[in-house]
Amino acid sequence: MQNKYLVIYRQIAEKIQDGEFPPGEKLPSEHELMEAFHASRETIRKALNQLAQNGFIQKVQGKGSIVLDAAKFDFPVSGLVSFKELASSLGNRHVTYVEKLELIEPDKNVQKQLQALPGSKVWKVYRVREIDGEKIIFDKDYLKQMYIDNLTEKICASSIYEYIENELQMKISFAKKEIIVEEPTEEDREYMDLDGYSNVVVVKNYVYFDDASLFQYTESRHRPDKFKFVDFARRTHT
Amino acid sequence: MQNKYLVIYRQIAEKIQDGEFPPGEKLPSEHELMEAFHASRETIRKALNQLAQNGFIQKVQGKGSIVLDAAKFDFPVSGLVSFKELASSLGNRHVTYVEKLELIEPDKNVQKQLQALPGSKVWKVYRVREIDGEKIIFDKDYLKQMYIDNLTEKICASSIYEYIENELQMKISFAKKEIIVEEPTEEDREYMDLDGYSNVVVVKNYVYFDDASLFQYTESRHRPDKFKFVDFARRTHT
DNA sequence: CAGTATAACTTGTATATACATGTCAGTAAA
DNA sequence: TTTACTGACATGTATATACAAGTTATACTG
Repeated sequence: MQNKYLVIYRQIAEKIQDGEFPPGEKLPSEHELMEAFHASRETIRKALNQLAQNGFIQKVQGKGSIVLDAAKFDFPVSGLVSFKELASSLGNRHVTYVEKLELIEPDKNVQKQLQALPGSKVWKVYRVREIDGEKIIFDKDYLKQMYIDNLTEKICASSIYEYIENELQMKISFAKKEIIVEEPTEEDREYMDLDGYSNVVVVKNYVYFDDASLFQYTESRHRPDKFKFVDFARRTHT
Repeated sequence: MQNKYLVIYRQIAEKIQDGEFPPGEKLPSEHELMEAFHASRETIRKALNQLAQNGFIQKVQGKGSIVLDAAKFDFPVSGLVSFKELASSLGNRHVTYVEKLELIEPDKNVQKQLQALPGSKVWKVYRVREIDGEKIIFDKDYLKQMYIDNLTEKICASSIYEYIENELQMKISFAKKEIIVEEPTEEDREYMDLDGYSNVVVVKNYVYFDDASLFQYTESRHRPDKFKFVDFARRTHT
């Protein structure tokens, strides 16, 4: 038993998702939660702040914590999730094809994106995601070999993140994302079922470890009709 | 002088943006910041946690707080900002045209999106944003009259958010966003300079007040070549 | 010299206390 | 009846203390 406030966070989050605390209703007061979880008020407040941050509740001074409609979890590209984690909530009709797996010396563009040292090598992985029989997503990953020694097709077909976190025991921490719309490249047309579509949605991802070191640059290229990005944003009053 | 930890947050954030604390470097330790700001450690930590949440720094246990490259602020659609706030960082060649401003009884779709009571009225606002002489963004806003009594063309041309927060003294707090790609409608082609483009990027926004009441539904429709969405996401280890 | 142990310093977690501020219902006064 | 006040209760902020855990440099030991 460790990280008391995270345990409390998860338990309340679970109850919200199970409908035990329905949207629109109020959570028990901090005082009541203190007794229920045998914790101090600050610890309860840490858990509640996490819930607020992730869009589960809205805190109102003097009133209480209102449960929000967590429809957010439709399609959580918003957070930092791997395709495998995501796909598990999408049903079972999805396949991943590893089209390319090479250890390369990066060209200037990739070198710049990854802030890679000259001479250092980079894993280049192409993966295509097929859902309901259609090739809809084309992921181009570049990972620094410096952090990931060995990479097999099996790992790529399953989940690179899982391998990094479970096998290598490294903690993926945060990412900068950028979403733009482009015209399809030759590669896009080769690997995806693009038919007549004249655009692809490109999600560029710069992924960092715990210690703020950049280890991955990814372009996730989506067919526009199947793309959806959901976000929860709080206004920062400056 | 109030909200000590927010004051500290803003001061450090400013120093990071000014380059006084350059990316890659470490922030002073919590102990040093305590002395510098005459605050307790918990207060400093609240400020630092805000900075971490917003992508300014990465905290590493045992080491310190590393300043991140805040290129995030290129185009902060990620947060919850109005076009006016956003545009001020884009230079001066932008114009807003208020194409429509009506008080309507919402149709079923809008009624559902806003969870509006039957019989209640809703402001319908169409605005077109022109940048560098091109009509690039088409905003369709629906606001509950229940919260916003009076709305003029002047307010719409300037900033509805500014009016709500400064004049009406209500606090806009959070939003749920959804980004998808659609084929242009007749309206899109009428109001925007779409030329040959066969897609528009649609950002759907559900905007809430402080007390978790929904007051606005917006569709912000962008020409794909000018659209860019930047986000900072932390991985939540469940 | 190499390796290890330790001490100093860093951030992380948990608790307790005090007071400020916002909400709301019930009571007393006009 | 209406208004104003007050007290109970909710969350917000600021502080202090204690210990846990990760990092790093130093000093010690073989």
